[in-house]
Amino acid sequence: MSVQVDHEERRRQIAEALLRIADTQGLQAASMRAVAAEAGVSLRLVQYYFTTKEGLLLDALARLGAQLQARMEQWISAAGSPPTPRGIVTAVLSCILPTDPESRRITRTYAAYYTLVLSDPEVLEKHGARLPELLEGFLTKQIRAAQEVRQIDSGKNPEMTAAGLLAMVNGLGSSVLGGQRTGDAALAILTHHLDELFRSP
Amino acid sequence: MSVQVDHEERRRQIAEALLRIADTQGLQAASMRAVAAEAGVSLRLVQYYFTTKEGLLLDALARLGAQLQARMEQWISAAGSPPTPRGIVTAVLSCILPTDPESRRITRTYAAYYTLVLSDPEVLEKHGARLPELLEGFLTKQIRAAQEVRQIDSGKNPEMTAAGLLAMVNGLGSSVLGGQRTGDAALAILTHHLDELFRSP
DNA sequence: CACGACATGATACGGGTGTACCACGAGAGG
DNA sequence: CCTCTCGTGGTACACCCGTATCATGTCGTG
Repeated sequence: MSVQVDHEERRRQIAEALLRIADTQGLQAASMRAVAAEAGVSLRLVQYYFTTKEGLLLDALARLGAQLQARMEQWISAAGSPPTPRGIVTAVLSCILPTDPESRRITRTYAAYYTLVLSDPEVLEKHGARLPELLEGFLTKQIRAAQEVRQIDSGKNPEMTAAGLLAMVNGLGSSVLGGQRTGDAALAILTHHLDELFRSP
Repeated sequence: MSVQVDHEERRRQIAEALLRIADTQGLQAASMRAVAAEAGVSLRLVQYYFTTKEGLLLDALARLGAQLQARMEQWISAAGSPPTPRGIVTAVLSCILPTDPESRRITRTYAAYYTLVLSDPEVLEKHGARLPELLEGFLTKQIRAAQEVRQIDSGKNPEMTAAGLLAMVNGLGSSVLGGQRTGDAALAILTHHLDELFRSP
């Protein structure tokens, strides 16, 4: 070993600088130089730890996904024990909604990446973890479980209900980010729909 | 009058070139030069008709909004006469979903603008017409009307139902654009939820 | 003590960006 | 007939981008 500064720590520092810029100014403002300045290192270092910009972008995206996943697990465990299907579904969905600073940050940063994916879909393939699919499957299972204990009308299609709910939360998040309504208003709308859903027929 | 070429026609030609690029390659690829090339005119002309890039962006956005509005009116009138609330709601919502080439184009281009708004919210103020608010109000009225003729459970809150529906369509559109599911699958999900909504209790 | 791998700094390069400037044809108004 | 304004072309400017190159410092290991 030589000087051996902690590589992982440096990479984290730089990637989080990228995420901070993506959050506050959008991804198009996240140039290598800007990231270097934000992280308080030289341009050369950014190049050194992430040879190419695409590498940096992908690494930061993976970290963002991990942050969101951690947040969701935290919210689920905070939903009380023993966990009820309704509690879990509510926790997962409302934790995605940009209501507090952290979820605002995560949502906004994800939105910044979304455009990137639209203009360059191959980014998506290089980024292994397909979080939305997993989430949708997870929600589907919870809804099915709720149906079995008669908390949700069993006439509803679980897959479609889960997909619709997730899409709705997504859309609500977009409207909050776009300044069309507040996070609390979005949460109220979500809650209203969950109330309708979890209603013994 | 002098040579007097048709200004409006030229502006339209250029703005639509911008929209075409925003659709196929994203807004960040829509440089003045690229727009000029796409429109088949010189860079100088783009500058001449739209002094600044922001002007071009805003003008094109207004045209895009008009296109969407025209499409919606067309779909509504195609929903049959006399129009039923359910027909109108279905028409409005499904016409936004990216199922055919035109709606794919419109949705994708709107998505391209969305990021722009996120990173620079003042664009939104300069762009007068706030289409989503209008749409939401319109949907709310339709839902209320459906409640009065007992086609929708009157226990539901019309504003929140409309907002949720719109957000869901928005989110479904995003997932289609992101390649997560097909337009038809999204339409099926929407239809399933409309079936649940329009069900005499 | 010396060598070599690792870590970092400074700077250069080619290209793309929005905007500004200058020149020139053509038709209208005096 | 002259002149002036409108429409248009070409090109230059200053800046920012991602990446590459060269140089240097710093330490563990032989």
